[in-house]
Amino acid sequence: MVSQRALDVLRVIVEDYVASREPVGSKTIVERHSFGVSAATIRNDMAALEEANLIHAPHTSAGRVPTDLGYRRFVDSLTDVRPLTGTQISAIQRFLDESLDLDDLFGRTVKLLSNLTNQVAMVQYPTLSRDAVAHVELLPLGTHRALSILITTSGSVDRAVVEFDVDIDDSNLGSLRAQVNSALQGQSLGDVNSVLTQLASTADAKSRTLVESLRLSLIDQIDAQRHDRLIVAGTPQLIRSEGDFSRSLAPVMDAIEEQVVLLTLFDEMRQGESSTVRIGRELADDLSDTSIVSASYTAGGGDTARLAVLGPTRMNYPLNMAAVEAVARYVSQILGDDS
Amino acid sequence: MVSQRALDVLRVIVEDYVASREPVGSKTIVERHSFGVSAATIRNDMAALEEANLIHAPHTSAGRVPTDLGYRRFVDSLTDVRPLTGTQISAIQRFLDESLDLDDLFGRTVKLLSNLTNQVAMVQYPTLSRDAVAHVELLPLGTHRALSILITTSGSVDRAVVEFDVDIDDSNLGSLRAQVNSALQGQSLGDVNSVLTQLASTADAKSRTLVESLRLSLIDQIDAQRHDRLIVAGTPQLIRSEGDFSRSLAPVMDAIEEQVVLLTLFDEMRQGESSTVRIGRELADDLSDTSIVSASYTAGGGDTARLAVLGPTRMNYPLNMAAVEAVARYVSQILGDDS
DNA sequence: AATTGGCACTGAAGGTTCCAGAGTGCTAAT
DNA sequence: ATTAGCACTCTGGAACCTTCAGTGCCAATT
Repeated sequence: MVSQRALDVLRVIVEDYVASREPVGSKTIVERHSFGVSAATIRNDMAALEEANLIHAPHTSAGRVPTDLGYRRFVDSLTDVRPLTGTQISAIQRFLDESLDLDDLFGRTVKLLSNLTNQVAMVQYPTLSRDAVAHVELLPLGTHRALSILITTSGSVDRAVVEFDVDIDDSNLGSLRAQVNSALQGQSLGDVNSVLTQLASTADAKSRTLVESLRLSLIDQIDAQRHDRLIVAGTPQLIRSEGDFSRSLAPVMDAIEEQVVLLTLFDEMRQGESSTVRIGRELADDLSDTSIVSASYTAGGGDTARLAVLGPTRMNYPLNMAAVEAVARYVSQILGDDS
Repeated sequence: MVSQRALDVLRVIVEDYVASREPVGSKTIVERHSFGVSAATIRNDMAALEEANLIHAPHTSAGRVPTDLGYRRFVDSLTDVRPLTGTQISAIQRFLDESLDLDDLFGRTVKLLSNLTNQVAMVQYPTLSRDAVAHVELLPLGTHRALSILITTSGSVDRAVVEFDVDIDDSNLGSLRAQVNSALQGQSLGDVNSVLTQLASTADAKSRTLVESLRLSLIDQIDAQRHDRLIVAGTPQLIRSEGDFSRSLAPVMDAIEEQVVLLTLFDEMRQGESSTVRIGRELADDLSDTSIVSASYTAGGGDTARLAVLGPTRMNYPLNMAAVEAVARYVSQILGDDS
């Protein structure tokens, strides 16, 4: 049975361990915190916590260290997120308000978040599902291929190569571009397929195969245009907290460079509540000493994506959660302004 | 005095040390290489090399390790760069040929280079002075701002936010888009400024201020789209060779993340010959254990930029030089094709 | 003059032992 | 339920030793 006091003990273990990187013993606890009970009592509580797999002793005669589960319990028990100080908030605002465009905003956001937390920071590009087609550009690539560039009303841009069955020249391509644009402009991404099918059926034989090829390529592109980019800053911070990783940092850096694991993770989280913490093994087996604190932001028009910080499980969760949430809120606000 | 044989000794010291990470002693040298002289003679040569500051003993009774200067001498004495194998070459070609556009090509290039060398790889974006405008898209953002998207014939895409002094609506924007596109299509990026100035002067008063705002934004955009970006891959490799860095990896990762130091370095090198190696302190004081092997490539139209690998001074220079040069040559070739 | 064998010397790396200290678990008393 | 007391365990560091690779130098050799 884990008493209320035992949970308080867990809390100070997490806090002290995060602050000092030293396993925390019963004696230090009674010295530094006024529990009004003796060390032996604390020891009993610690035995219960260990029983419940919330803490763990590196060796027989050392203090205790929180387990992943212990951190989880700690995080879940944080009801009121201590907000950032006023000066911090206004610094955030001043810094982000100067952004020139989306890329710049996100670039600033990750830098900011990384500085605030001393961790690796990431921003996921938003999906813009309500988006409509603004323009389709076609550029020739040799005799039977073209580069198609799809621009949406939210300003996202995506490219793909289209393979045509037949040879094409500039005038083919020009007329295809004109036809397709007049048909698609203003149509929502979801309707692209039907509109182009329609267009193909009414066009003459020659155009038809071109439109068909383009249609297939575009719907692939729209499908693929998920939250598929991540902007990252602060990787050097990882080195600075290297001591907190029992194994090598390499798998962590691999995950950051590959992005795909992290992106699918974000997708999983998207269903959940706005702010989420993933701890150690909850992430993946080879990210055992790693935690991610993330929050979602809205990019005008109800589309959401996530921003996050990543660091060792031994991180300052309250601070990181507060920072991530404050930044997410403010980014949403900026993006809402001009949507 | 450093005899010819002493230089041969330097060569095998570098090679063996790179291969084994162990300081190299006189005995191992005579065992593994047929110098036809005794260990004592090698020791005399090593004394001369140490005198000339080309090698250095970590402690009194250990083998020798090359100094920065030693690596430099070694690299300078490599006359014939051993080319990559035929299968490697054709793998490079196959892999790069599949690229969709510039970004994709560079993305593939860094990955490839990083895999080939097991080091961090970087590609610097080229200036594309001969690039021409394919399309300018304008999307409304509120009442007095728009997102402009510039697509060039090389397939690069760049966004910026334009601030207008006056309120705009969809029809304003539509006519602006039409005017600007018909004026700019096919014009080289260098000419955008003059063409738009021209356009502004002939347009009616209302359009004029819009065109002017857009012009300022576009030239900023084109300016910014110079060699100011670095695409990086393989940072995890750094961890894997952590043992080769005497101090922390943090300054190295900082340099990679900041980019600016590396970019100015590339600019310095640009004047020099095509292939360049910078070793340890030659780079910067806080990159003492780091070397960079780089080569320049041409991006159609005579514009050049650099690609490089970065790793510990204890790296396989011949391999890295060969890889960097082969990739640079092939990237140039691809970019030449469609210029 | 260059090369070589011989040899004493050096310093690092690794192993052993020992000690101190922190922290625990258990038990019996409150 | 809490506590004091105590025996026990394990780590980390210090001190010490041995081994060994490798050196520098010297006198002998070619």
